[in-house]
Amino acid sequence: MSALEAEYRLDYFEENDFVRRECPECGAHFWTRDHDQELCGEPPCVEYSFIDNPGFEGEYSLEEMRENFLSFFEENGHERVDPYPVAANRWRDDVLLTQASIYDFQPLVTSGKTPPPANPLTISQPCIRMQDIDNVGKTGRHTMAFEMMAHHAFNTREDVDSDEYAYHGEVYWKDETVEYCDEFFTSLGADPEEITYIEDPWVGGGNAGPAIEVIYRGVELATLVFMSMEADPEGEYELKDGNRYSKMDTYIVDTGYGLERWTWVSQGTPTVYEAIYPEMIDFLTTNAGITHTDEEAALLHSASKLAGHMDIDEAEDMESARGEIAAGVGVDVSELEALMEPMEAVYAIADHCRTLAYMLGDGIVPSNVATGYLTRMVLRRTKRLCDTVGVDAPLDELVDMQAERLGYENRDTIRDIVRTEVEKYRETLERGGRRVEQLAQEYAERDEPIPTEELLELYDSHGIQPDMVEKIAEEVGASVEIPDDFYSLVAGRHDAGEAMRDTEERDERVAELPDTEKLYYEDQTRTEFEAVILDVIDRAEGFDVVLDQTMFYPEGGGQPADRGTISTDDGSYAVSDVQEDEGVVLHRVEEEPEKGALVRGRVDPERRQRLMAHHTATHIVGHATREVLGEHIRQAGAQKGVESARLDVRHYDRIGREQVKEIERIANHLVRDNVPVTEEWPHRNEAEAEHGFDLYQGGIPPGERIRLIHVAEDVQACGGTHVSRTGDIGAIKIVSTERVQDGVERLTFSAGAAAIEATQETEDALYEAAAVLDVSPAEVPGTAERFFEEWKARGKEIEALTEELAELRAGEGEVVELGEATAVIQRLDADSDELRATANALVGEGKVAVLGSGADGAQFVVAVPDGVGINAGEVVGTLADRVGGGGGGPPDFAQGGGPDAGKLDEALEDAPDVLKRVLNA
RNA sequence: GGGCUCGUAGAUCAGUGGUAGAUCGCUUCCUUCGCAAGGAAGAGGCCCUGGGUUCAAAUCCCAGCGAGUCCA
Repeated sequence: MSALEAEYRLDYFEENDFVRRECPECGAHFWTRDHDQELCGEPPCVEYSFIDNPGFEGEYSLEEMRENFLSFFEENGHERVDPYPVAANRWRDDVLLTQASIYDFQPLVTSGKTPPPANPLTISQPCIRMQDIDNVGKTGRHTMAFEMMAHHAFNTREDVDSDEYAYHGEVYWKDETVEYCDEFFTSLGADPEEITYIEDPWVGGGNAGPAIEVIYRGVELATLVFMSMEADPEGEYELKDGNRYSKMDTYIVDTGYGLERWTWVSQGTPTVYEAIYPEMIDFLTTNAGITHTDEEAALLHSASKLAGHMDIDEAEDMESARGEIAAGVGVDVSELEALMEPMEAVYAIADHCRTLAYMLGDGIVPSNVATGYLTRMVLRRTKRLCDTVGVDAPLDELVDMQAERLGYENRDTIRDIVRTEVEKYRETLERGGRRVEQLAQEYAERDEPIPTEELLELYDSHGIQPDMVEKIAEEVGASVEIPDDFYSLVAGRHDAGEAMRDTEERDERVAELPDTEKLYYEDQTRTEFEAVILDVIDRAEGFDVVLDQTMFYPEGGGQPADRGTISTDDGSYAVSDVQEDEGVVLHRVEEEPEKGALVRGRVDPERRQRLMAHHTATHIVGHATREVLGEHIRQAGAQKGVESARLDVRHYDRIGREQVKEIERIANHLVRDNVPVTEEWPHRNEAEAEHGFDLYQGGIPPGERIRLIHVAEDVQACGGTHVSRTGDIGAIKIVSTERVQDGVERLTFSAGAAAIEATQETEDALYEAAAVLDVSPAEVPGTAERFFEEWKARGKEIEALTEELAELRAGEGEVVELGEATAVIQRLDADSDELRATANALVGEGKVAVLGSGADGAQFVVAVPDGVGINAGEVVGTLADRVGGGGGGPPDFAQGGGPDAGKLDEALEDAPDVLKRVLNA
């Protein structure tokens, strides 16, 4: 029994003659106008009834249905809001991708800290659900990319203070929401008797509330969620997840109408894909040369229809249901599979291309982390699908077809990224293919199967799917066994070492203090101020001073804290660090000043100036980088300093030297233009409407008003301190670029005086090199190259001379006759190369060589010609032992030595005896 | 953010602490009217960089740089 039963007793249901029923199959409670209805109306209790039997008066395309929905709610008092990016990690750090329209407003709006862009509002939000990736194309109804059409209303209880939350009062609640739903259905010509409202309380992410599933002709077309509770151990409601919840001050209408499903129902096609991607499917089937006879087409149609009637929720269900379907349409399973599989691939390609268009269009750059990695996975999967089904159109063209349809303006960049990625993938496959081939050959020769361990490494370290290994291995004749739990074995390699997250508890004493007034926003060039000490907190190291107002900038937004002094009548205190704790600024000093004292604060002006210059320069470099590399450039992190600053940007390639120069040119041009740097505090909704999401390069601040910094055309939400005109920066010098991750480039640069210092450092290195070579700086590259070439030539010459010398020396040593063999024992103080060469020369003459050198410790080389029964390694071992070392090597050529050069001669004198002893031993 | 793998000739890669290797490509010659092919000879290596261990490091250890890949 639902704990929320009373929540569903709506006046609207009462007034419109609805009845509440319990489904005898699944036990769900539902509301309907049809007094004879018994079942809940949803699979598995009932089957789809809209296939080949469209549910509305007209057929709609995706675009038409979207417009229909948005304008319906617009006419009903809702403001239309532009969709948010699919990369939800741009405004929240708990998820990567946008999976529902409500994601757009979490957590700042739903918690009441920030007002919604409009209230009530309607939106059609593109979403991506990676969880469904295996089902796409197969089940007939799953897509990875979809649009969630929605209307939202944000309410607060009347009895809370009107200024406690960013919105106040009730806009509308349950009755109106259901009424809108009913009306939207009837506006499309649907029969209200066929609509079922199922009670299905919703729980998720610490929030909960009553919710209603809206079913029409067997398919769920909308979910109406009434978010109104939060997790609370003391709460009065216990919900289906076993936790207790209590009512919140805010309550939010969160609806979701699946655009694809509505479009599908309006057309009544066997699968959702045919309804939403008709042109793309035509293009792909033609391109891949897939043709069907009328008979085959009819077969496919009825097979898909049959599948549609079943409750197929997973690709696996599909596979097991195939037999049943084949029997249903009266053909062989294999015949059916041969027909369906290429079409499933085509459906998936269409869907994946749309997913990619969303991801890349919203500025995600493929990489090996986060959303970038997901994008890369989808892209590679799509490419594989294209290859297996025989689509030979370039992938960038396919993605572009979707990007065009979705109205993206950065289509050239999207294509460029796709091309780069496809090329990278091709290289990976080529590299991997060679590797597998080699490995497979090795195991084929030994007649062993390729072990699982190798498969794991191939996948984990080299990105080669096991089935690809199988294919290649087959060609070479090696066997492979892929364990069923392969992917969990992979997971096992990634030891889940949960990192400890230290949660800092807020100091209660600080919490009671009023927010510090921030003077640094009033005049960023002033460095002196007066204030009163409100409190002094004893810390493990020093004291934190809280003032009523301050000029000191606390560390934040990648800008380090100011330093300086605060002075009272009793003395002066050096401020070594400044931090902010929810509005209260803490000044770290070593000695304890008196609470309540009047102080004069003085910020280190030189440091502040340099930090401001670097901060403004960071905006300028970001702007210049975007101009040079493209609109997709987005900040991935930044850190400002006194000597230099760094800016990490997302980009799909390395930044070349020419591009660095161009960025530097544009940045410095902006500096020379000496444009004013201005700030404003607009309402966030106006700011977003005017500048879009790119405002938030360094994260999203809460609150109704946000601070914007303008530098020429560049606008960013930013809390840092800035110079007043770009000319104050003086100059910007990019010192280095590095690839900090795949898809993230780090630009390190210096501004102002630091720029000159950085340039001087580089020049010093050049001048020093020039002085060493005794040439002018301009001649350094040429000279260095010449020296390097000459050095290499000389090395070769030495090698040749060493060999010549060795031949000449070869006769100089003491000759010892050992029966049929002759040995030469010789001391020559030279390096090991020379010893080796001499030994080789002696062996060339058919003699055993025993050579010793005292040039660097004691070294031996012993070489034995073919057919002489002496183990060189053994000889060296014995000799080296005498000089306190060791040695060894193959029987015909051994080396060794030791530190005690004084015993070298002694050892060599014993050599004849050693030789005789080991001869034929 | 974490794990794993790899850096050796122009390219692709072998290499087990003990003399730096193969295949393709390149140069020259032979064969040919010429080309392809074939035959012969040859050139081409700071073995990524810097430390450490060792008598001895391409090889083992550490750090850095560069590249690839899997996971969250």
